[in-house]
Amino acid sequence: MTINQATDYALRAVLYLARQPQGEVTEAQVISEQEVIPIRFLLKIMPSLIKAGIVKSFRGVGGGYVLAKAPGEISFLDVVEAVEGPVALNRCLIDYAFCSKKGAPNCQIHQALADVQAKLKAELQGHNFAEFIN
Amino acid sequence: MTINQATDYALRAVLYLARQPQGEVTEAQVISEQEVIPIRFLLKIMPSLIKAGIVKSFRGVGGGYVLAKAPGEISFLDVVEAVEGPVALNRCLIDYAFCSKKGAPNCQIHQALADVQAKLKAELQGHNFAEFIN
DNA sequence: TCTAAAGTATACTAGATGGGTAAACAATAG
DNA sequence: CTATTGTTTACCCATCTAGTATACTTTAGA
Ligand code: SF4
Ligand code: SF4
Repeated sequence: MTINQATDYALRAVLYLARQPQGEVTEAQVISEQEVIPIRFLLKIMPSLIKAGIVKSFRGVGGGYVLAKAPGEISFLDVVEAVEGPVALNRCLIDYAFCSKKGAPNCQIHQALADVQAKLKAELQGHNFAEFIN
Repeated sequence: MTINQATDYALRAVLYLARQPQGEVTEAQVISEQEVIPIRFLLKIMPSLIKAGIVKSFRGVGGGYVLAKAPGEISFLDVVEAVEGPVALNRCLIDYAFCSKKGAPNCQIHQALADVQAKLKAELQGHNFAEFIN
């Protein structure tokens, strides 16, 4: 039920970038030091944020990362799903075939969990990174 | 971010018991067959529901399980936490010491996650097993 | 009282996931 | 050209997941 370490690091990294002057490129080393994230692990996580369209990267001398959108347009849900894949309270909510009982569409547990999941995703979507900038 | 298989089985088992005539003792074998749960795995899960005060058990001939409370007094949150322990969106929400950055109390990510978590728990608490009985 | 039928406790396992590290590579500013 | 930056792929070990196996305890009833 918890986000993993990589996701927490990703949230820290995005928040850090959101606080930089708009358009400023920050290298991985700096994010790593400021946010206390093992550099090699951070470097492995960043590409998933890039694929999700949350950050942009530049290689070579003077390279680094910048947000690809305004902080207000990046939600917690975006970051979580970029790193962990779709948020699902139970696997049958992604694929009915998961259920050993095969009652998925009519299962009342399934329906209740789907309801809770929708609310959870809405809550995660309700938090963005603009709310954290002074 | 998902409940595990044991928790899904526990929800099925509690729902099954909730649908039995009140006070009727059901043996593990029957729950296992009806809900398609490996019997030995079910037998391992049940004690956690007992410790949480959700079901009662009887041993020996004619033994089995009964709900310890009315279905309306058992929430999804109760069952989930009985099997998996406290619901936490991030480990720092259980223990500040988890954070490598040590900014926990003032961390805005932490605060946002705490907010989402509170809503999630409220939603899980909002579903009980009375709503599923005809 | 003996026994078969129930649940309990503990230990074990194969495979997947988590949280990284290492090494080779690719792009780019100067 | 070269030093600097990110990318890709492969690897690693510890923990968790989803069970199974074995031995044990309780209890109704013949
Ligand atoms: S029993 Fe219901 S909730 Fe559980 S896996 Fe099957 S459909 Fe999903
Ligand atoms: S950075 Fe914030 S959210 Fe992440 S572990 Fe630390 S306190 Fe928790």
